[in-house]
Amino acid sequence: MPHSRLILPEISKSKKMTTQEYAYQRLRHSLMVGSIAPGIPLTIRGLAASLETSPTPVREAIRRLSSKNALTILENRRCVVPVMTKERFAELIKFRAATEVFAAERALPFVSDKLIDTLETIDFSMDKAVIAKDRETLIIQNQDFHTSLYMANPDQVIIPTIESIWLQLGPFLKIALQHIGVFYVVDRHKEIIIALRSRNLSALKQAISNDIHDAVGQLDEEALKKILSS
Amino acid sequence: MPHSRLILPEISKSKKMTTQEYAYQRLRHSLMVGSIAPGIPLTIRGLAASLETSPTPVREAIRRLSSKNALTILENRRCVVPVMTKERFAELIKFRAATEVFAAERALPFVSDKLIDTLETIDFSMDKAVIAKDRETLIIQNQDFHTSLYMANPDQVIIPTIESIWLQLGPFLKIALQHIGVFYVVDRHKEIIIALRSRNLSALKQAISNDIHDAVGQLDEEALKKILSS
DNA sequence: TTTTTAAAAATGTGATCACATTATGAATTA
DNA sequence: TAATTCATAATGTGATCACATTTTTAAAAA
Repeated sequence: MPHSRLILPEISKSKKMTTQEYAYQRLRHSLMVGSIAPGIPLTIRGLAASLETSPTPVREAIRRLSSKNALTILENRRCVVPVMTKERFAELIKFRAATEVFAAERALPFVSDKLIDTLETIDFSMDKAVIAKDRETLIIQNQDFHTSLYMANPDQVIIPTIESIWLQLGPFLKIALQHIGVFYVVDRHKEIIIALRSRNLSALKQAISNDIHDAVGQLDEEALKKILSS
Repeated sequence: MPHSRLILPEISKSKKMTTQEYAYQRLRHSLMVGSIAPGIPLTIRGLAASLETSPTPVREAIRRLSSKNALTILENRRCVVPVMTKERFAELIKFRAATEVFAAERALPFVSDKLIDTLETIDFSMDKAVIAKDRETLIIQNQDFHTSLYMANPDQVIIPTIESIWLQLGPFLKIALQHIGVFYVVDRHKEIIIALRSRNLSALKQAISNDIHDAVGQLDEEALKKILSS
């Protein structure tokens, strides 16, 4: 199994950030934007070399990510990004929709006009990323948009679950975006914002569900095949 | 902050189990059955002493459990079982019900008569634990019951989420069970089994939702206070 | 040539240590 | 007496190493 040093997208590192936290965040980001191929064994020392650190922080980061189902520790103790099946993909999308619709419902009573303005700002930024065909930024901003909405509820307990789902879908989002183009994202967010302005729960739920299912509905057989063979 | 060595319930350890896995499973079990008080700082070296191991496996176990929201790493880097608020408790229960109802729905098409027999066997064992007032066994068997049902779906993606919710509620289940007695558990499981035998989805969802909400509905103000102050 | 075996290399795990950070206790100051 | 400062102790973090386990490679056997 020959493999060269893995290239992981860089993230910013603050003064106070421990090495462990940096390793975790950088790996997390890499998974979110699909930079690590599923099924290829990752080694602790290899990742440590990529991150220019000793193995200890990498080990702890791997444990954190495995508990979020973003990485899988195989029976032979090797660490991989989990491979995907068609059925599992379908279950994840269904679960994602149910979870995010639930999160939005729990958040709606706490949504302020100011927050809606913020969401609109994020959405405008996303329009720019679309034009610039900056897929990585778009993925992260999309998450900002949704997270900002759901976290309106101060006792929101669902964010870790949603994050876990995103992490599991991340390796496959890249391919999905390549096939669809990226215009669907903008339309649904604007519908979400309209529903929020009028505090219309049922329209909100519909828009979010459509936002999520649009991504899948437009995938042809070829794209799904590519996702499953990646 | 004086503290003595924490007593953690024992679990069995197989030959192949790594020390890290043992530490993780034992801590996980301790959290599930409410053996660790919320808010009290846990130290790596303290837990390592309790588990009779070096700190490394404990550190990795803590990382895993923090990603499952069972433990919280505070700003000062101390590790605690998260304290509970009334609102957060309510959100967790709502989320738990939504999640488990969804899981049951995703599993129902895969449920066999043989599985229902298995669930019935687990339920009989739970009857025995009720009579023996063995709360710890009851908690674990209750989980077996639900997990067995949901995992009928071979592509079930929800189990880690449900596990995370159980881990978050675990420290407070002990108190809840002390206040309610334990008889409600048996009744709803029998309703679940009846719904399964007739493959009645709406009855199944109702029984599961009731199973979960019964636990809370019967808690008086005194019990909730105790949960929040524990 | 293919299969099996053994050795070497790679990789994960647990232990230990030094250092960085945080908490605690004692002494000093207001 | 309460607040502040400083020293000490406790605790988390990262590095390193030896050992256990798994994989790969080379040699031997069929």
